[in-house]
Amino acid sequence: MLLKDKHLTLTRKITFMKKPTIKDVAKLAGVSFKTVSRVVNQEQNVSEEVKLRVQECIKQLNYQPNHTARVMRKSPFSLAFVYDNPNSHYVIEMQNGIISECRKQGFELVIHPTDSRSEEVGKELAAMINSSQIGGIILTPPLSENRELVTFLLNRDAKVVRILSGASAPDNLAPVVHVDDVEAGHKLTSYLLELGHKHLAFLGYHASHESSLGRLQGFKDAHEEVGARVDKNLIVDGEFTFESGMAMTKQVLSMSPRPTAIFACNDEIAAGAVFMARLKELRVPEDISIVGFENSPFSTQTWPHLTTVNQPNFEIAAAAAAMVIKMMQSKDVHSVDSSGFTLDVVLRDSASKPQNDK
Amino acid sequence: MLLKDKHLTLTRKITFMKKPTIKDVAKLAGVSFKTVSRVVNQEQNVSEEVKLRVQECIKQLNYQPNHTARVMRKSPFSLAFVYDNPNSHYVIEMQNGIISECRKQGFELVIHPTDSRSEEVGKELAAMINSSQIGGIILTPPLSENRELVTFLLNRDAKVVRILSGASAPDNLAPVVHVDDVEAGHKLTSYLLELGHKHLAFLGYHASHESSLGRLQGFKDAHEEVGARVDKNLIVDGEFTFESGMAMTKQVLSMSPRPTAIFACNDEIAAGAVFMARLKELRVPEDISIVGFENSPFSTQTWPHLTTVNQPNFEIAAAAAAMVIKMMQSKDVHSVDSSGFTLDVVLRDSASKPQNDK
DNA sequence: CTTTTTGTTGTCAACGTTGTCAATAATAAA
DNA sequence: TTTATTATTGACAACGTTGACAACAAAAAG
Repeated sequence: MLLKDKHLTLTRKITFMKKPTIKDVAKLAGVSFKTVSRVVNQEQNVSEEVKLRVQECIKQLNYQPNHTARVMRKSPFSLAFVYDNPNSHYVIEMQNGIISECRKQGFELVIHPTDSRSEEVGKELAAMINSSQIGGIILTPPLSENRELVTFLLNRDAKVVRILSGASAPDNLAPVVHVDDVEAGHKLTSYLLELGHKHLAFLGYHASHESSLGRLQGFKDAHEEVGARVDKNLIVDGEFTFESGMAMTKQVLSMSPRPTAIFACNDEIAAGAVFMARLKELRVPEDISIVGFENSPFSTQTWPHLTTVNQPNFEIAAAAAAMVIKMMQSKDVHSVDSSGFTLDVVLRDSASKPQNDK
Repeated sequence: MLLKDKHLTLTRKITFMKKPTIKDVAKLAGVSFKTVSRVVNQEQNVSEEVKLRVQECIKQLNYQPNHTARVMRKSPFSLAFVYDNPNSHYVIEMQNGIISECRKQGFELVIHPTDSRSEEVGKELAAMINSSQIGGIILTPPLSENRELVTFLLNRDAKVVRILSGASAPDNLAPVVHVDDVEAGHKLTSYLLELGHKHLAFLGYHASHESSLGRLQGFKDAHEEVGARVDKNLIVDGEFTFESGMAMTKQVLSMSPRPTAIFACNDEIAAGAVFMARLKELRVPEDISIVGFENSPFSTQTWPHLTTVNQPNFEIAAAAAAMVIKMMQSKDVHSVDSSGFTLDVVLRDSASKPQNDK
């Protein structure tokens, strides 16, 4: 019994063993701990021989630099993702994109959901930067559109990357990852026009929502390009929700001439539109074509699957993360350029040629 | 011009001013920095007078303890949320619940999406604990069901809280937040039976999915309670997706007698069921009642809105977070009890009395 | 052969905090 | 009043790491 206990204690000791530090590695390799630090940080001026030996010891001890100590001594190794977005799927994809980049580069992500309408958002973020030693921040709309906030953060010495979409020209406050909603709206509309649709409805216009403005701009541009007329009555104001999609669709279906195609500003609206069309005994796409935007799960959680525009959120976020990290690493802040993403149409089954085509 | 430049530099200096440290506060208050530390940590034995003065200075300088330094010196102040769940909405709600608790208590959250099927998941988590100085971990299904993994983590000296649902009896490995799927499935089924339905279909059984097992158990229990018979053919195996929901519904609708009510194992299946019912020219709920589970956004993104079971993910997550934090703070690990959540039915419009009731 | 340059390695302080323990002041007990 | 006790405060080391700089060895230049 006593023996067994002893054995247990021993095993415990082994499994509970302290995490190895840089000094443990140094002792094992027979060098000063500073040399190990050099190897770990891939600094110059370490002889090949020593480097190999140290790397061997690192592997052997399964040593991992202590993030915390590193951050304290050196520059921050964490970045924050700040968002205020009701769309879970969007947020998760962004998070995953950022995390994938962070893992590659040994950085850490702090997520910070917030309320963009709050007066306190600036203070709140400042506090977060402060206490969590955040070096960089990724902002999504609508926070990224808030110039005042961006300036405030820049003044706190944080690197900021803004993810922006929509029509408004980007300023030079901070690097931007721009999502070209205008062009995407243009492409998608052109597709519908080329199918032969003459009366397109645009659902989900929202004056304060940059993305919707961009998409609408593209919608108009595409019409203009082929000399088609945009019917102002078919541009409907509404929320980005299923319910609103149903309501807006009900409204446009009662108009005459009835539109043969619906450009929904996002997939959720489109899903609502599909549902309402069905309630009105219209077949999709035979009687009415409906397209969405975002390529969110909604687009395949309705029937038929939605033709939509793919928004590569993962990649966008990863790009933003790569930018912040680059900014954090180089002293020269303004060496980082903004980047842009163009979006592609995903053809599925909710749009086709109008049936009673003349 | 020169003067203006000078002024600019000055303003900059002010805005860029270094974050105040505990020593700055100490100097201002005329005490040693250790005393400030005591005030910050609400330790005993600080005279009321000094305490007030220090607090005043803290406010004045807008001092915030440096999380990083704290973690390094003391115990960890971060916890990790580890998940492998395709359901964005679920993950976001959980995250928000945990964050709300973390903010209250000054802790930090590290999110860690992972692949539960990977062989490396243990190693991966160990590395994370190590480098990020994680003190506690919250696991969700299916990771939380993996006893081996839990043991492994416990051996790494991490506090673990598991969120579990389903029918299987919890073990005593680590504290658990248990979600009572069985009882909820029972309640929801009883509701349908009380409405007068005789033929209920159960969609989304999945042998390896604890939640579905629990819900099915409740489904059976409720039948047994009132002496009703469960038709085995109406228990359909399938994924938790819209598409699978459509397919399973198609299958049960072709059976005879046709079920008058469908118990879908989650809202997504239910949404697919509603859609299929509609395709088959059945009205919901007049011709067929359909209920979901989870109260996810899907439940209101279909028409009619789904009667479902509310799963308070935010609260569940917050409870789990509170537990881990408590465990991290007290040395006495096993003072923390497990806790359980019961779920409530949300009555909406997708279920009613069967119409051709005898 | 000496001097300079270059490359490699080590020593030490510092980051901002908390734990330990000693020093002092205030209070209670003798 | 003196002593013992307690409450308050401070000095200092430590956590694991990196930056600055010094020390040394080797190679190049004179």
